[in-house]
Amino acid sequence: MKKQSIEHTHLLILSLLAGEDMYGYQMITELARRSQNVFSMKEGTLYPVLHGLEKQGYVEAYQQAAESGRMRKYYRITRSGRGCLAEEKQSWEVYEGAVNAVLRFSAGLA
Amino acid sequence: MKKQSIEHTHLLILSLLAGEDMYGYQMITELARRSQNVFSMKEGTLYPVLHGLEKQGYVEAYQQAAESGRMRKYYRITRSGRGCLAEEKQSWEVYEGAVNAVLRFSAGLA
DNA sequence: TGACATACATAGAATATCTATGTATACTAT
DNA sequence: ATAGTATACATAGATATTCTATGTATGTCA
Repeated sequence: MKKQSIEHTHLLILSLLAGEDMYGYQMITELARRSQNVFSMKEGTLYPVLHGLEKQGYVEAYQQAAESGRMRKYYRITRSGRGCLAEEKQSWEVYEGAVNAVLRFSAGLA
Repeated sequence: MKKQSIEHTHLLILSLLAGEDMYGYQMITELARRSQNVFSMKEGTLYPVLHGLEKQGYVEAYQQAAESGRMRKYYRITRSGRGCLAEEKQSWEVYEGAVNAVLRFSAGLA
Protein backbone atom coordinates (compact mmCIF):
# COMPACT_ATOMS: atom_id res chain seq x y z
CA MET A 1 0.00 0.00 0.00
CA LYS A 2 2.60 2.49 1.09
CA LYS A 3 6.23 2.04 0.29
CA GLN A 4 8.65 1.73 3.17
CA SER A 5 11.16 4.13 1.78
CA ILE A 6 14.76 4.77 2.71
CA GLU A 7 15.27 8.46 2.26
CA HIS A 8 18.39 8.67 4.34
CA THR A 9 20.28 6.45 1.95
CA HIS A 10 23.47 8.50 2.15
CA LEU A 11 23.50 8.31 5.92
CA LEU A 12 23.03 4.56 5.91
CA ILE A 13 25.64 3.83 3.26
CA LEU A 14 28.26 6.11 4.76
CA SER A 15 27.51 4.66 8.15
CA LEU A 16 28.16 1.15 6.88
CA LEU A 17 31.44 2.21 5.29
CA ALA A 18 32.54 3.98 8.47
CA GLY A 19 32.87 0.53 10.03
CA GLU A 20 34.67 -1.24 7.21
CA ASP A 21 35.18 -1.23 3.46
CA MET A 22 32.39 -3.01 1.65
CA TYR A 23 31.25 -3.91 -1.83
CA GLY A 24 27.79 -3.10 -3.12
CA TYR A 25 26.06 -6.38 -2.69
CA GLN A 26 27.46 -6.70 0.79
CA MET A 27 26.02 -3.33 1.76
CA ILE A 28 22.58 -4.54 0.81
CA THR A 29 22.82 -7.72 2.84
CA GLU A 30 24.48 -6.00 5.80
CA LEU A 31 21.85 -3.30 5.85
CA ALA A 32 19.13 -5.93 5.92
CA ARG A 33 20.90 -7.85 8.66
CA ARG A 34 21.68 -4.89 10.91
CA SER A 35 18.18 -3.47 10.56
CA GLN A 36 16.62 -6.90 11.07
CA ASN A 37 15.13 -6.79 7.58
CA VAL A 38 13.49 -3.42 7.92
CA PHE A 39 15.69 -2.14 5.11
CA SER A 40 15.92 -4.04 1.87
CA MET A 41 17.70 -1.59 -0.36
CA LYS A 42 17.47 -2.39 -4.05
CA GLU A 43 20.33 -2.43 -6.51
CA GLY A 44 18.52 0.19 -8.53
CA THR A 45 18.76 2.48 -5.51
CA LEU A 46 22.19 1.59 -4.23
CA TYR A 47 24.42 1.72 -7.28
CA PRO A 48 23.39 5.12 -8.58
CA VAL A 49 23.74 6.56 -5.07
CA LEU A 50 27.14 4.91 -4.67
CA HIS A 51 28.33 6.41 -7.94
CA GLY A 52 27.04 9.76 -6.81
CA LEU A 53 28.93 9.53 -3.52
CA GLU A 54 32.06 8.65 -5.45
CA LYS A 55 31.66 11.63 -7.78
CA GLN A 56 31.29 13.88 -4.73
CA GLY A 57 34.47 12.45 -3.24
CA TYR A 58 32.80 10.92 -0.21
CA VAL A 59 33.84 7.39 -1.12
CA GLU A 60 36.58 5.79 -3.23
CA ALA A 61 36.29 2.54 -5.13
CA TYR A 62 38.92 -0.11 -5.68
CA GLN A 63 38.87 -3.56 -7.22
CA GLN A 64 39.86 -6.55 -5.16
CA ALA A 65 39.60 -10.27 -5.70
CA ALA A 66 37.60 -12.37 -3.27
CA GLU A 67 39.07 -15.70 -2.08
CA SER A 68 36.95 -17.27 -4.76
CA GLY A 69 38.99 -15.37 -7.30
CA ARG A 70 36.04 -13.29 -8.25
CA MET A 71 36.55 -9.56 -8.66
CA ARG A 72 34.65 -7.24 -6.38
CA LYS A 73 34.36 -3.50 -6.29
CA TYR A 74 35.03 -2.28 -2.78
CA TYR A 75 34.22 1.15 -1.46
CA ARG A 76 36.16 3.07 1.17
CA ILE A 77 34.90 6.20 2.95
CA THR A 78 37.12 9.27 2.57
CA ARG A 79 37.98 11.98 5.03
CA SER A 80 35.38 14.30 3.56
CA GLY A 81 32.95 11.38 3.54
CA ARG A 82 33.35 11.15 7.30
CA GLY A 83 32.57 14.84 7.53
CA CYS A 84 29.45 14.31 5.48
CA LEU A 85 28.46 11.38 7.66
CA ALA A 86 28.77 13.49 10.80
CA GLU A 87 26.50 16.12 9.27
CA GLU A 88 23.95 13.59 8.10
CA LYS A 89 23.93 11.97 11.50
CA GLN A 90 23.26 15.30 13.11
CA SER A 91 20.46 16.10 10.72
CA TRP A 92 18.91 12.69 11.30
CA GLU A 93 18.88 13.40 15.03
CA VAL A 94 17.24 16.76 14.47
CA TYR A 95 14.65 15.19 12.21
CA GLU A 96 14.01 12.32 14.60
CA GLY A 97 13.60 14.71 17.50
CA ALA A 98 11.17 16.88 15.54
CA VAL A 99 8.92 13.97 14.56
CA ASN A 100 8.87 12.71 18.12
CA ALA A 101 8.11 16.19 19.44
CA VAL A 102 5.05 16.39 17.19
CA LEU A 103 3.94 12.90 18.18
CA ARG A 104 4.41 13.53 21.89
CA PHE A 105 2.47 16.76 21.62
CA SER A 106 -0.66 15.03 20.33
CA ALA A 107 -0.23 12.12 22.69
CA GLY A 108 -0.13 14.56 25.56
CA LEU A 109 -3.51 15.97 24.54
CA ALA A 110 -5.24 12.67 23.91
CA MET B 1 22.31 21.31 -0.60
CA LYS B 2 20.05 18.44 0.26
CA LYS B 3 16.40 19.00 0.93
CA GLN B 4 15.16 18.34 4.44
CA SER B 5 12.17 16.37 3.36
CA ILE B 6 9.08 15.36 5.28
CA GLU B 7 8.25 11.92 4.01
CA HIS B 8 6.04 11.00 6.89
CA THR B 9 3.56 13.71 5.98
CA HIS B 10 0.54 11.54 6.66
CA LEU B 11 1.81 10.67 10.11
CA LEU B 12 2.43 14.31 10.98
CA ILE B 13 -0.89 15.60 9.68
CA LEU B 14 -2.95 12.87 11.29
CA SER B 15 -1.02 13.38 14.49
CA LEU B 16 -1.91 17.07 14.51
CA LEU B 17 -5.58 16.31 13.90
CA ALA B 18 -5.62 13.69 16.65
CA GLY B 19 -5.23 16.57 19.11
CA GLU B 20 -7.81 18.96 17.66
CA ASP B 21 -9.56 19.92 14.45
CA MET B 22 -7.45 22.27 12.38
CA TYR B 23 -7.52 24.15 9.09
CA GLY B 24 -4.73 23.88 6.54
CA TYR B 25 -2.79 27.01 7.23
CA GLN B 26 -2.93 26.30 10.95
CA MET B 27 -1.41 22.86 10.41
CA ILE B 28 1.56 24.46 8.72
CA THR B 29 2.17 26.94 11.51
CA GLU B 30 1.53 24.40 14.26
CA LEU B 31 3.88 21.93 12.67
CA ALA B 32 6.59 24.56 12.55
CA ARG B 33 5.96 25.57 16.14
CA ARG B 34 5.84 22.07 17.61
CA SER B 35 8.95 20.99 15.71
CA GLN B 36 10.76 24.21 16.59
CA ASN B 37 10.96 25.13 12.92
CA VAL B 38 12.46 21.88 11.74
CA PHE B 39 9.38 21.33 9.62
CA SER B 40 8.15 24.02 7.30
CA MET B 41 5.61 22.18 5.22
CA LYS B 42 4.63 23.97 2.03
CA GLU B 43 1.10 24.55 0.80
CA GLY B 44 2.01 22.66 -2.34
CA THR B 45 2.70 19.64 -0.17
CA LEU B 46 -0.06 19.97 2.38
CA TYR B 47 -3.20 20.57 0.35
CA PRO B 48 -2.83 17.70 -2.10
CA VAL B 49 -2.04 15.34 0.78
CA LEU B 50 -5.02 16.65 2.74
CA HIS B 51 -7.32 16.05 -0.22
CA GLY B 52 -5.89 12.57 -0.55
CA LEU B 53 -6.53 11.82 3.12
CA GLU B 54 -10.09 13.03 2.67
CA LYS B 55 -10.62 10.82 -0.36
CA GLN B 56 -9.35 7.86 1.62
CA GLY B 57 -11.78 8.65 4.42
CA TYR B 58 -9.11 9.38 7.02
CA VAL B 59 -10.23 12.97 7.52
CA GLU B 60 -13.43 14.95 6.98
CA ALA B 61 -13.67 18.61 6.05
CA TYR B 62 -16.21 21.16 7.17
CA GLN B 63 -16.51 24.90 6.70
CA GLN B 64 -16.60 27.14 9.70
CA ALA B 65 -16.38 30.90 10.14
CA ALA B 66 -13.56 32.36 12.21
CA GLU B 67 -14.40 35.17 14.68
CA SER B 68 -13.26 37.51 11.95
CA GLY B 69 -16.14 36.22 9.86
CA ARG B 70 -13.77 34.65 7.43
CA MET B 71 -14.56 31.14 6.24
CA ARG B 72 -12.10 28.42 7.03
CA LYS B 73 -11.96 24.82 6.01
CA TYR B 74 -11.46 22.65 9.05
CA TYR B 75 -10.41 19.03 9.05
CA ARG B 76 -11.44 16.38 11.54
CA ILE B 77 -9.80 12.96 11.86
CA THR B 78 -12.16 9.99 11.44
CA ARG B 79 -12.25 6.66 13.21
CA SER B 80 -10.41 4.97 10.36
CA GLY B 81 -8.01 7.92 10.32
CA ARG B 82 -7.09 7.09 13.91
CA GLY B 83 -6.47 3.53 12.83
CA CYS B 84 -4.20 4.74 10.09
CA LEU B 85 -2.39 7.02 12.52
CA ALA B 86 -1.72 4.11 14.87
CA GLU B 87 -0.24 2.11 12.00
CA GLU B 88 1.87 5.00 10.78
CA LYS B 89 3.14 5.64 14.29
CA GLN B 90 4.15 2.02 14.60
CA SER B 91 5.93 2.05 11.27
CA TRP B 92 7.74 5.25 12.20
CA GLU B 93 8.99 3.54 15.36
CA VAL B 94 10.19 0.55 13.37
CA TYR B 95 11.94 2.81 10.89
CA GLU B 96 13.49 4.94 13.62
CA GLY B 97 14.73 1.87 15.43
CA ALA B 98 16.24 0.43 12.27
CA VAL B 99 18.16 3.59 11.42
CA ASN B 100 19.48 3.83 14.96
CA ALA B 101 20.47 0.16 14.93
CA VAL B 102 22.57 0.74 11.82
CA LEU B 103 24.14 3.87 13.29
CA ARG B 104 24.92 2.21 16.61
CA PHE B 105 26.49 -0.71 14.83
CA SER B 106 29.07 1.45 13.08
CA ALA B 107 29.61 3.59 16.14
CA GLY B 108 30.39 0.45 18.10
CA LEU B 109 33.13 -0.44 15.64
CA ALA B 110 34.69 3.01 15.35
C1' DT C 1 -4.75 52.65 0.32
C1' DG C 2 -0.93 49.98 0.07
C1' DA C 3 1.62 46.39 2.27
C1' DC C 4 1.49 42.24 4.52
C1' DA C 5 -0.27 38.05 6.72
C1' DT C 6 -3.78 34.78 6.20
C1' DA C 7 -6.03 31.09 3.48
C1' DC C 8 -6.89 27.74 -0.14
C1' DA C 9 -5.56 25.78 -4.45
C1' DT C 10 -3.13 23.73 -8.61
C1' DA C 11 0.48 22.98 -12.30
C1' DG C 12 4.89 21.68 -13.18
C1' DA C 13 9.71 20.74 -11.67
C1' DA C 14 12.84 18.24 -8.98
C1' DT C 15 14.20 14.37 -6.25
C1' DA C 16 14.20 9.72 -4.40
C1' DT C 17 13.32 5.19 -4.76
C1' DC C 18 11.57 1.16 -6.98
C1' DT C 19 10.67 -2.22 -10.82
C1' DA C 20 12.33 -4.41 -14.52
C1' DT C 21 15.86 -5.90 -17.11
C1' DG C 22 20.54 -7.21 -18.70
C1' DT C 23 25.07 -9.31 -18.16
C1' DA C 24 28.26 -12.31 -16.01
C1' DT C 25 30.44 -15.45 -12.49
C1' DA C 26 30.49 -19.09 -8.88
C1' DC C 27 28.39 -22.77 -6.33
C1' DT C 28 25.29 -26.83 -5.74
C1' DA C 29 22.48 -30.64 -6.60
C1' DT C 30 20.88 -33.84 -9.93
C1' DA D 1 27.68 -31.71 -17.55
C1' DT D 2 24.25 -28.87 -16.58
C1' DA D 3 20.37 -26.53 -14.76
C1' DG D 4 19.13 -23.74 -11.08
C1' DT D 5 20.27 -20.47 -7.64
C1' DA D 6 22.97 -16.91 -5.27
C1' DT D 7 26.23 -13.51 -6.06
C1' DA D 8 27.63 -9.11 -8.25
C1' DC D 9 27.38 -4.88 -10.90
C1' DA D 10 24.77 -1.87 -13.81
C1' DT D 11 21.18 1.11 -16.21
C1' DA D 12 16.54 2.67 -18.08
C1' DG D 13 12.11 3.90 -17.08
C1' DA D 14 8.17 4.22 -13.81
C1' DT D 15 6.31 5.85 -9.62
C1' DA D 16 5.99 8.57 -5.53
C1' DT D 17 6.95 12.53 -2.85
C1' DT D 18 7.85 17.08 -2.05
C1' DC D 19 9.02 21.61 -3.60
C1' DT D 20 8.73 25.94 -6.44
C1' DA D 21 6.01 28.99 -8.58
C1' DT D 22 1.90 31.00 -9.31
C1' DG D 23 -2.97 32.50 -8.80
C1' DT D 24 -6.95 34.19 -6.23
C1' DA D 25 -9.12 36.26 -2.38
C1' DT D 26 -9.83 38.18 2.40
C1' DG D 27 -8.63 40.64 6.62
C1' DT D 28 -5.52 43.86 9.26
C1' DC D 29 -2.69 47.61 10.17
C1' DA D 30 0.06 51.63 9.35
